[in-house]
Amino acid sequence: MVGDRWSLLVVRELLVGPKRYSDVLSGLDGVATNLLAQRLRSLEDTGVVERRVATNPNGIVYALTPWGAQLRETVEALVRWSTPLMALGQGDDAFQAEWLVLALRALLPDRTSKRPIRVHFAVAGALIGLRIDQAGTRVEPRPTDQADAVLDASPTVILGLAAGALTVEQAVAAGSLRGSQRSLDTVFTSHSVIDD
Amino acid sequence: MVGDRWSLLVVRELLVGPKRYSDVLSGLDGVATNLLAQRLRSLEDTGVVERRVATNPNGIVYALTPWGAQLRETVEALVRWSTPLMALGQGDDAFQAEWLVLALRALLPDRTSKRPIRVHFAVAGALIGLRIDQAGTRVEPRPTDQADAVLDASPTVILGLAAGALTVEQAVAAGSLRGSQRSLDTVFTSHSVIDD
DNA sequence: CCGCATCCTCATGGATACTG
DNA sequence: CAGTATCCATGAGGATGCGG
Repeated sequence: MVGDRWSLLVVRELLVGPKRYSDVLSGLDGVATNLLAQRLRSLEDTGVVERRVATNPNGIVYALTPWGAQLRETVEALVRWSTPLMALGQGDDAFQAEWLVLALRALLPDRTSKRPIRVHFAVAGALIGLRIDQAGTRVEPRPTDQADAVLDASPTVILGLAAGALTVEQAVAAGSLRGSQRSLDTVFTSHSVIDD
Repeated sequence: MVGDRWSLLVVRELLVGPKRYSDVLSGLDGVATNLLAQRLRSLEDTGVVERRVATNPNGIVYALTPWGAQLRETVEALVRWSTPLMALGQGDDAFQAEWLVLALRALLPDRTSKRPIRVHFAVAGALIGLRIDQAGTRVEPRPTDQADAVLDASPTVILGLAAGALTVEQAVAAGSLRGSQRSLDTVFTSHSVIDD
């Protein structure tokens, strides 16, 4: 059901949130439109994906069913497994800021904090939001309000940090990471620091 | 690296333990021999699989590298995700007793017990062993010594039990599960029962 | 036997153009 | 925007061969 080519990548796209056809397409570099249509119908037939026709605008969005959403564990496991490859960074790697929504959630430990903290990642010309509160760690496609800290870095560096393959000190020394030490600590160090 | 057809299934086979070419082949119903050879070489090139030439007999075994073995989390996530399908049991489902080594480990909670207990599953004409001790829950292709309990059931029933989709009472009432109530409790109920 | 390599056929995927 | 239709290239499946 999810072993066909592109299928699990479609799921990955929808794990960020419901999307329209063209948005799924743009997240999947190289997929043929006919194949995407075929995969979406297949995933719909097997109950992984749900096709919704929006009422007000003429829009069709695809979303994961509750069962399909349970593939998050699988995809996150793959994200964690592949971090050594991401850290390597082959020359032809593609990148979209939105992908961090999934990756960071998979890589960062699920911290909680009584006082909610908000961090914005400025990367590849886009902003994504990270929120840590009582409910745990949540990553969102768009930041909703003021940030307590802002991190500005290349994707590779951020992933390297999250994976623990790179230390904050190394990244700062290399000039590849901007943002105050306080900001960095807020995200990447121990819970006591976050909650202080 | 593991998205090609059959690749992750090869990994699944090797997660049980190192295997020879022909054994991997027989675990993968429908794969062409040339494809298997190609995939194994590909997995070897990318550092997921290791090819070992045994010294004493003329044998070649394939094994997962440490990094490749970390795909266990991914495969186990898929096992858990797909239990509703396994419980459904399509008519053309194939089954090999050895597959339970992976499935049970993914499905059963990782219990520990001071006094080691050994359970044998008699299924599809073969025996597999389950051991619970201080180190946790371990499943092995072959039982090594005397069992404290023996479960004799159809694969579907065992999976249903492990997944929690079926209760012990239902299975016994349906006559599809043999073995003493004590034996069943030993495996499927709370830790306190196991350790009593 | 085991561990593949070769050959052939056909299903599947990829690229592009096109349409309601 | 949300796909469909078409055509071509690639990869999968199946049978077979062959050396160790």
